[in-house]
Amino acid sequence: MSAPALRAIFDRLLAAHGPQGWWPADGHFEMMVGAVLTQNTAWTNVERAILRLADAGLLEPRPLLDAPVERLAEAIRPAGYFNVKARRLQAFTRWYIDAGGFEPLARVDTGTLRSRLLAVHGIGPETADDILLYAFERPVFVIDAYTRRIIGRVGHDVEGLAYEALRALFERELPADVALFNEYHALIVRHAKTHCRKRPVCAGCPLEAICESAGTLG
DNA sequence: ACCCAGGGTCATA
DNA sequence: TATGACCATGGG
Repeated sequence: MSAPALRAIFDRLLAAHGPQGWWPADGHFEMMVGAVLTQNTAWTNVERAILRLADAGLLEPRPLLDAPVERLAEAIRPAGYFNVKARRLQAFTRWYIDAGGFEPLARVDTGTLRSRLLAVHGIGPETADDILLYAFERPVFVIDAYTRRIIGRVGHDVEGLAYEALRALFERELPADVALFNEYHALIVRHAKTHCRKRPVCAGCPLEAICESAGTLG
């Protein structure tokens, strides 16, 4: 997978879908809360949950942490997995408050910050990288199932590549540019909503010209 | 009715 | 290390 190939994908996605303006959140803490809530969950459901958190006065670190976990779970109910996510949100918020909030963390180097995020219960690789890129504005490329699927469609074998290997590939081939990584991941998610979903669907797909499955699958 | 969504943890082999 | 079970709502 070469740098020009990754550029070509990005250029076509941007031309087709336009800038996505991620991450949709009011402030860093809300962004991080959203990252946990959106785990394996449609964003529309996350939006409802965030509105309910705001209505309940729980969309700030101290209130969220101090609330009974049952009350927090009820507030985020529309996001699904609400019992699991309520615990994860409090685990994360405890870590966040203990660290002194955003400003002290913003001074930690990216590698250390990533390790510290991954040590928090409920924060895995993708959620950690979402937070690093979209809240702390570090040049970390977020990998998800869509990334594998789309890169696979263009004819590159990334089936066996582990998360870290695929992330290393993107970060090696592309310049360490926060704005680029921000837009690229957002475009991949945006693209997946309307393309490359079932199997074929390549009719009218902006990647059609460079999609190897265009002839065989549809 | 079935499938999937802007994943991660935990138990098991 | 590599699977499988589990978590749960809402839209197509």
